[in-house]
Amino acid sequence: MVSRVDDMSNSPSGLILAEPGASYRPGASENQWVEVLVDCPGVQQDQQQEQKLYTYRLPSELDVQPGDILSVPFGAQQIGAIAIRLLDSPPPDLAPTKIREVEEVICSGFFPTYYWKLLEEVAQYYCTPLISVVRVALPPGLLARSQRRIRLKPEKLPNNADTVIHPAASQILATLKTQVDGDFSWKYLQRQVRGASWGLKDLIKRGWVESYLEHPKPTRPKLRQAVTLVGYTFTSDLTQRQQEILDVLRRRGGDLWLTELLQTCHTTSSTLKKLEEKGYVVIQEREILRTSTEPTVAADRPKALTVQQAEALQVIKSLDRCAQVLLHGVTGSGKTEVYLQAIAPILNQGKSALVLVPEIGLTPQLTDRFRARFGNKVNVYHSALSDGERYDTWRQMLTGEPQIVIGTRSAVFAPLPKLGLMVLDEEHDSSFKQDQFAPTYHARTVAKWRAQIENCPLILGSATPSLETWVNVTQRGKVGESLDWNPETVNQTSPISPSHYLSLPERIQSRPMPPVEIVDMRQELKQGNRSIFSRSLYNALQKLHSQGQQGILFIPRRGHSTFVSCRSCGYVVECPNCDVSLSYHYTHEGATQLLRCHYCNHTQLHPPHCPECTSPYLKFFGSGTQRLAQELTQQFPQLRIIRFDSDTTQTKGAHRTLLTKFAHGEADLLIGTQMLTKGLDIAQVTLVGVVSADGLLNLADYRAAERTFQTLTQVAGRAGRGDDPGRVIIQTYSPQHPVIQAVRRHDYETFAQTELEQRAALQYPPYGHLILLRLSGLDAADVENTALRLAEQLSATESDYEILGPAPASIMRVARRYRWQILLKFPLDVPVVLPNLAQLRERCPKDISLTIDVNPLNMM
DNA sequence: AGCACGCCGACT
DNA sequence: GTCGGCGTGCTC
Repeated sequence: MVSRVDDMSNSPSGLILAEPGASYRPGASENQWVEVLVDCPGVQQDQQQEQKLYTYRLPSELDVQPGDILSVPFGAQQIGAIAIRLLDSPPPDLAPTKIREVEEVICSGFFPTYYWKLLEEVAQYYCTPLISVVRVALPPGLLARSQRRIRLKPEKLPNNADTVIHPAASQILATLKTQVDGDFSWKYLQRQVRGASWGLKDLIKRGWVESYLEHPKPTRPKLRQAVTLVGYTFTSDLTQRQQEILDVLRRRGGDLWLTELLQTCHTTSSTLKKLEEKGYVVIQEREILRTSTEPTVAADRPKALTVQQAEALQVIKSLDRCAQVLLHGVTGSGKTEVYLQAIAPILNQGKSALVLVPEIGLTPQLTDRFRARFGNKVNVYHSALSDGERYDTWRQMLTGEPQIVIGTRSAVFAPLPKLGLMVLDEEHDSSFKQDQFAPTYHARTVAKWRAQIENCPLILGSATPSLETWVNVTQRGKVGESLDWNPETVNQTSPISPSHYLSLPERIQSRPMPPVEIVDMRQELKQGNRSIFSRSLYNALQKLHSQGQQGILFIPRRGHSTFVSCRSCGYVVECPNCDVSLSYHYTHEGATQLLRCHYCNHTQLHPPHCPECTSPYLKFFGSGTQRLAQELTQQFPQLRIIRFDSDTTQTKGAHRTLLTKFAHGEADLLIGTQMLTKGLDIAQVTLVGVVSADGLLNLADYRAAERTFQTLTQVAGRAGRGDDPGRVIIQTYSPQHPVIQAVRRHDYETFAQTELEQRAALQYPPYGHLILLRLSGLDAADVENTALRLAEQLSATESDYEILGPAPASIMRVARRYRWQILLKFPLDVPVVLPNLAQLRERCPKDISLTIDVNPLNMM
C-alpha cells in the first residue's frame, strides 16, 4: 500500500499534470476573469447552438486554468462549472455588479487540449450540449450542486403540534421525525408528501422547521497523515522515547501512516510533532486510494500462440499510429491472449492501454485474466464502483503511470494521458451505445475519434462483427471513407487511418467448432410432443447428468414472456402506467406472488380472481427463466440448476459467485438470458441449448437478423471450449430461416453478405445514417400532434434525408408517457446535418420531451 | 435545478 | 378587494 502511495507523494494533491508549456501562474493584473460552462440543465444553447458561457471574477488567491472544474454561485445555489477561458478584462456588455466570484477549484490540471477536442466532437455529432458530454466523462459527484434541505427544530416544537396543523404539514413533520437528526432533502419531501410546499411554508412560519441550502460536497481525495523519516544521524538531543520511535520507524522502512505509528509505539501525536520540529521526520497528508479489493489471482505467463494468433499479434505490434484493426476471431479462438500480448509492450514503452468491454461482459473472468498477467497495473472502471472508488481510479489515471484500464462504455473517456492502444472487445455489443439519455453516443464511434486524435491503434474484437465494422474494414473502397468518421473534424494530417482485417478462424488447440443441430418445433408438435423440450434436447439433458457434464440453456427473453392471463375470458393483467403486460416473478415456494412491470418497475399483488369475470383461473404463461427452471425441476429432478438472469445477479458480486459455483461443478445446468452470451468461458460446458430462437427473429427492427445471428453464434460458442467436444441444439419454428442456417454452418460471411444486400437496397446502416427523434409526454393527443407538426416542418425544409413516420413507438406508453418517433434516413454521401435543431426544440412544447438519437441501435 | 416574478381563481 | 396557487424565465 505504501509503495502505491509513494508514487503520488510528489505534491499534496498527488498530481502533477499540465500541458507542456501551460503556465500555472497567471499574471498579477491579467486573467482576473474566467468564462465558464455551468452544469445546469436549463441553460441550453443560444441561437447559434453554442453553449452559453458565464463570466466570473477570480479571487487573487485562486489559480485557475482552462479545463479546471470549479464551484460557482449561480442564482441562489452553488453549482459545478468548467473553466473555458481566462479573460483579462470583463465583458463590456455585462454590468460589473452582476459578476460574482468563483467559489472554489474542485479539480485542476487535467483535460489536455486533445481531450476537449474529443468531447466537443461528441457533443456536435450527437446534437447535445457540451456539458452533458462532460458529465459522462467525469466521475460522478465531481460536478456537485447545492441542495435545499429541511431540518426539524425539535426545541421549538409544541407537544400538540400535530393537532393544530394542516395534514400536509403534519405529514412533513412525521417524515422528518423518522430520522434522528430530522433532516431531509426538500426534493425527497416533495416526492413523499402531497402539497408539500404548502405545508412547509406553514411549518417555517411557525418556526418548527428550517430550510437551508447545503453546500455542495464534491467527491474528493481521501487523505491520511503519513510520517516519513528524514534525518538518519541521531544526535544527543533525543530522549530515549523519541529514539525508540525513530528506531521503529526505521525498521518499518522509514515510512508509516501516522495512526499506525501511534499504535505500534503507544505514543501521542505531540511527541511526533516534537520529532518533526527537530527535523527527524516529516508529517504530511497523502492521498489514499479507495480502490476496491478484488481477490488476488495467481500470476500467469504469456501463453504459446497459434500461428494465426501470432500473425495477428505481429501486425498489431507493428502499428505505431492511428489504425483500425478488426480482430475477427471465432468463439474460443483466443482473442484475449492476443490483447494481453499486444498490451505488454505498450506498458514497457511507458504508455497505457484502454480496454472497453460490454456492460454485463464485465464478468470477473476477463478482469481476472488481465490481473493475472499485469497485476496491480490493471484498474477497473464502471458504474458498479462506489463514487469514491470511481473518483480515485479516475485520479489514478491522471498520474500518467503506465496502466491498463478495463471499463464499460463511459470508460472511453478515461483520462489516460499517454494512450498507446485501445481495445473494444465484443465490439458488436449493443451496450456500447447509450440510448436512454443524452449524449446518445456509441463508444465504438467515440473510440475511433479518440484513436485519430491521439494517434493510437484501435482493436475491435468480435466473433460476430457488427456490419458497420465489417464493411468499414473489408470494403472501404466500395462505400467510401466517411463511414462513422465525422467528416467535419477528421484530423487533416491523417485523413484516412489504415485499417486491417485480422482473422482467427480456428479455435485454440485445434478444437472443433461445436456442431449445431436445428430442431424444427413444428415437427415436434406434429408428432405429439407438446413439451417445451424437443426430444433431442430432452435426451441431451438426460445424458448430461449421467455423463457428469455441464450445460447451458438459453432463453432469448422478450419483455412480456411471462404474462398473467385469465383462462376463462382471456383478460391479461397489464401495467397501469405502460402498454405492456405485467410479468410474474417467482421468488420461492409460499412467497407472496408479485407481478412486476419490466419497464417502470410497477409492482402489485397477483390478483386472486380475474378482475373482469371473477374467474379464479388466472394463471401465468410464457417461458421466462423462472418458468424454465420450474419445468426443469419437474422433468429432471436430479439436475442441479443455476439461474443466471437480471433477477439473480443484482447483488454486488453475484456474477462472480454464481459463475464460480458453476465452474466448480456445483451445478449441472446454467440457465439464463442474454447475459450468458458474453465473455463466459467455462471449459466443461459441452451442451448449449436454445429453448426458442423465434423470439429473437421476429422483432420488428431492421437489425433483428443481425442481432439474432450474433446472439445465437455467441451462445453456441460457449460449447466445447474444453477438451470434451461440445454440441448445440437450437429449437425454432423457422428452421429454414437464412440466419438460422448461417448459425448452423458457423458462416459469418454468407450471413453478412445477404444481410448487407438488404441494407444497401434500403439505405439502412451501414449504407446510410439514421437520426431518431423521440417525443414523449403525458397527453396522448399533444404528443401525436407535436410529432405530426415536427414531421411537417422537417419535410418542408429542403434536405437530403428521407422522413419515416411519425409513428407511435412500438410500446406506445411507458411510465405514463406516450411516445412517438420520427426517423430521418440519410444517404451515405451527404453530411449528417440535422437542420434547425434549435427551431425544432422551439416548436416542441415544454411539457413534451424531445430526445435526438444519432445512429440509434434500439428503435423501440 | 431552484427561485423570482407575474397572472388568474377561491377566499376574508 | 387580497392571498396564494403554479406557469414562464433567468441565473455571470
